[in-house]
Amino acid sequence: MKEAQHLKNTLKNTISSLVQECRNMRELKQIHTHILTCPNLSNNDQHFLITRLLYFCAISDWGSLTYAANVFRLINNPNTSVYNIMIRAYATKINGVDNTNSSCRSLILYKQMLCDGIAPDFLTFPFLVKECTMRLEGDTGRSIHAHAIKFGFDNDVFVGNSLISLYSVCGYLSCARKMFDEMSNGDVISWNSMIIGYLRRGELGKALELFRRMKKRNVITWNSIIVGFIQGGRPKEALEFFHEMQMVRDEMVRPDKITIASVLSACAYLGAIDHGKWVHGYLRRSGLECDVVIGTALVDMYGKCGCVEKAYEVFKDMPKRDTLAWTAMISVFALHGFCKEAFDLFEEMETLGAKPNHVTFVGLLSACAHSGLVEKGRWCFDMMRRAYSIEPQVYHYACMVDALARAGLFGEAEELIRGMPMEPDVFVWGALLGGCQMHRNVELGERVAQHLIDLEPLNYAFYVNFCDVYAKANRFDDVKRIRALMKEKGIKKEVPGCSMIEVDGVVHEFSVRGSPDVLMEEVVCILNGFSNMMKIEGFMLDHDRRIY
DNA sequence: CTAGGGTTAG
Repeated sequence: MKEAQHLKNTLKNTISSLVQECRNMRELKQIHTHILTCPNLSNNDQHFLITRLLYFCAISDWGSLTYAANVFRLINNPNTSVYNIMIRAYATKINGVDNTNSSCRSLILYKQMLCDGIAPDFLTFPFLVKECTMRLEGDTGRSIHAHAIKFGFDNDVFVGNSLISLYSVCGYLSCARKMFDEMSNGDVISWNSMIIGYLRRGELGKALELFRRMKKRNVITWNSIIVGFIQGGRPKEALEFFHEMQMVRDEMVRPDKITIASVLSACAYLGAIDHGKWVHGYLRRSGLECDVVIGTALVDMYGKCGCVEKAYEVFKDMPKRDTLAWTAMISVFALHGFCKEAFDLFEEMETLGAKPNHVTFVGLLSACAHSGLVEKGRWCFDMMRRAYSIEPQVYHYACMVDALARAGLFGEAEELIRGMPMEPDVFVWGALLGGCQMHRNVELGERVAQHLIDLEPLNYAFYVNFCDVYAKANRFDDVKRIRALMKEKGIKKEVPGCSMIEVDGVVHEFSVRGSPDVLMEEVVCILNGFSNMMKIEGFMLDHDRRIY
């Protein structure tokens, strides 16, 4: 008798391991059949094995949510765990049975669960909350929160953390903060989620305040702060945090691939080539794998820092290149006016079978615009649709208008804008206005500038452009009129424009108002020297001595 | 079971 029980247990355990080691659906279906037809399994064992099979089928990458749904349907009395598996599967797999937005399957299942009289447990709520988070359903999330309170799981740290994340993703920051403050058992994840919530909304100060108050930070805390500052337009501080991060002696805060990729993008924004090179060296020393993401970030960093050759060197050494990598290199060529190189690379990309995307064509079109190759631009604009079925987006039109307007082809540019299937944005009009200024087309420039101001009445730059149009036509009464209008509307520059450059590893900021650590007289002197050299070389200079 | 990443036009 005991012997038989032992054998049955062995059978159950063997099948269980088979399910666990299964790596494809064909095998899993065979095992499923076996479980259903095996005469030596008790009902309990069968139920256990089906649950296990359901788990792998629903959760793992090789599984099938469709099949899992069928398995689930045939389970007689699903218990909490069975429901949890399905709710989790629906909440984590966006492209499940139905990738239409027809319904929130996991929420429907939850309702069904309650109707069946099955109580949810501490695992049910994080899944449900995640579903709401992904769908940006803040209000549904609130009802789930209410249910969590009703069933007594609102004090669970996992439930609390998912709720903080839900509220901060959906923009309910005060709800997130309330949850955060009320949690007695908050952990590093609670703090990170709250910080990320503030960063997402651009409240860097509040994020920083929490960051400073944290006792224990991990690599995600640091990465979030670094990325938050980059995206908040403060890449210099991002680099400072990276520096501070390296002072921390803790296994939990060793920079990882995400840190490296983010810091490289900060260097790219700043033109901080020395920092960038140092990070490149750090990457090699660290033993971190230089994957396609980091490779792309390196290409972009070197490119934006002006080292086209170095960017190309990194690019050529990449063992694998995806669309993004090709696009980054093409854009680097475009940025520096290497139109031929950009198109040669595009050809190579095609031959090697990588698929260009809409951004690739932004690169190619801007290469044409920057090089004054209108005809090539027209051809490219046409090709992207015909040969690649990529419908031109508003930013493709902006590139094309840029190319046409620089060439002074205003009629064609306006015609293109009129024919746009979408509403032209400020970049499209801005490109047209740029051309008007270049070619002193006051009549059109006036109209376009007025239109831009109508679109964004508070944008300081458009008023300045408007003044420029008149100034170049010596219509100073009109300049005065616009200036008065600005004063009347209270249009002021929010933050003085500034640019940054790294010299010998130090990032200097400077603006027209000057800079504490840059000698402006020297800068102006050198710039004038360049202007003169370019004049001699035959570059065009306009009346304001601006070079274009 | 809960938290984080790279490319583009102006």
